[in-house]
Amino acid sequence: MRLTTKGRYAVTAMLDLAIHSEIKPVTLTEIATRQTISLSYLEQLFSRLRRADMVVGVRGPGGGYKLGRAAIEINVSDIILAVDEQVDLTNCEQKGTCQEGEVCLTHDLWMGLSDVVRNYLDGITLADILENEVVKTVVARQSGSQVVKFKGSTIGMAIK
Amino acid sequence: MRLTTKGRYAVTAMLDLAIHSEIKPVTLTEIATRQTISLSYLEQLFSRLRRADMVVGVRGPGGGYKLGRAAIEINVSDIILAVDEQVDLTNCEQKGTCQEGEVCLTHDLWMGLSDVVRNYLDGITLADILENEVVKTVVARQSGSQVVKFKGSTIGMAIK
DNA sequence: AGATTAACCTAGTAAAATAGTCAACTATTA
DNA sequence: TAATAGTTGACTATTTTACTAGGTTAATCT
Repeated sequence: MRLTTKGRYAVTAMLDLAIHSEIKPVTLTEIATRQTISLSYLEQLFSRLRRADMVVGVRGPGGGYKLGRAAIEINVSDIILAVDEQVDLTNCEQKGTCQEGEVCLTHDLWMGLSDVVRNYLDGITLADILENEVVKTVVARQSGSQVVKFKGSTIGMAIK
Repeated sequence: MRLTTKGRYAVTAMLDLAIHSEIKPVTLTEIATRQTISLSYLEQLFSRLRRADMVVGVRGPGGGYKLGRAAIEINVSDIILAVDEQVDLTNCEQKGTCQEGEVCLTHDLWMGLSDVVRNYLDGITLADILENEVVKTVVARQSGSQVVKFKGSTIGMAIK
């Protein structure tokens, strides 16, 4: 399957955006710092996310990115597709030409698996993930460490 | 995820074995021809499958490989694990150390997906696949072309 | 016994994909 | 107009995959 760091980074970045972009746009630099992702790589990913209308770029000072639509309207499957990772486990792009132009022995097996994965990812929105208890803890941690990092050794208050 | 041609080849080869090894052991050369897989690559895969007791090697003339246990007792998940493809979509081998030693925002999401995939593959045995109608057609086709290839232009009778 | 067959094993390699980097450019706004 | 931040394309290092080449070992047949 095509599901690697690229897709994981994309989903993580979109989540970061969902969390922090309510007040003002979020810069890629912030996301890069908070999520430990290379800035240049994020640029590449967001170029695709923008073309897929998943995010909106705001230029100039105070700019950054915002979600293209509400968090509840964005599912994980969309994000992964946008950065060009196909959720397809077959070797023939579902065409049935896996063995010298004909269907191979395991074609249906991989088709079935692709469906299972797609259904799972289709059913989960950014909003769903944010409700998760573990995620809330992580958000708190990242907010805290952000304050420490940028402002020195003050005790950080978690940013909502 | 780690699911590429390697895992697909392994499952395909095991299926070929399930179909043809009832009467006598099947040589890798036969599988290579029928399934269009490189012989040397098959050797590598079978080295792992043998160590995992999925197959039994029989040396000498008339030798080849047989299934290590009944087709109904071998599931797809086992095969893929045997050739060293982990069914794990996280970036931390499920350890929760995805972001600088701590849990990342999307950890639970990928854990969940890994479970979904594993459950699907766990629930399917070689015997299940062989019952599939499409597979029966493919088997008939491959039996036919095998006869043509090895014996000239006779009309091949499908081997059960 | 010797030839043959086929598993078994080790090492290496070419191509592809992944995961980035770098540098130049454009639009916006203070 | 200077600073900010997005936008784009080309380029590179690393890793994995898929495959090749060459051999050794064990069983069988003549």
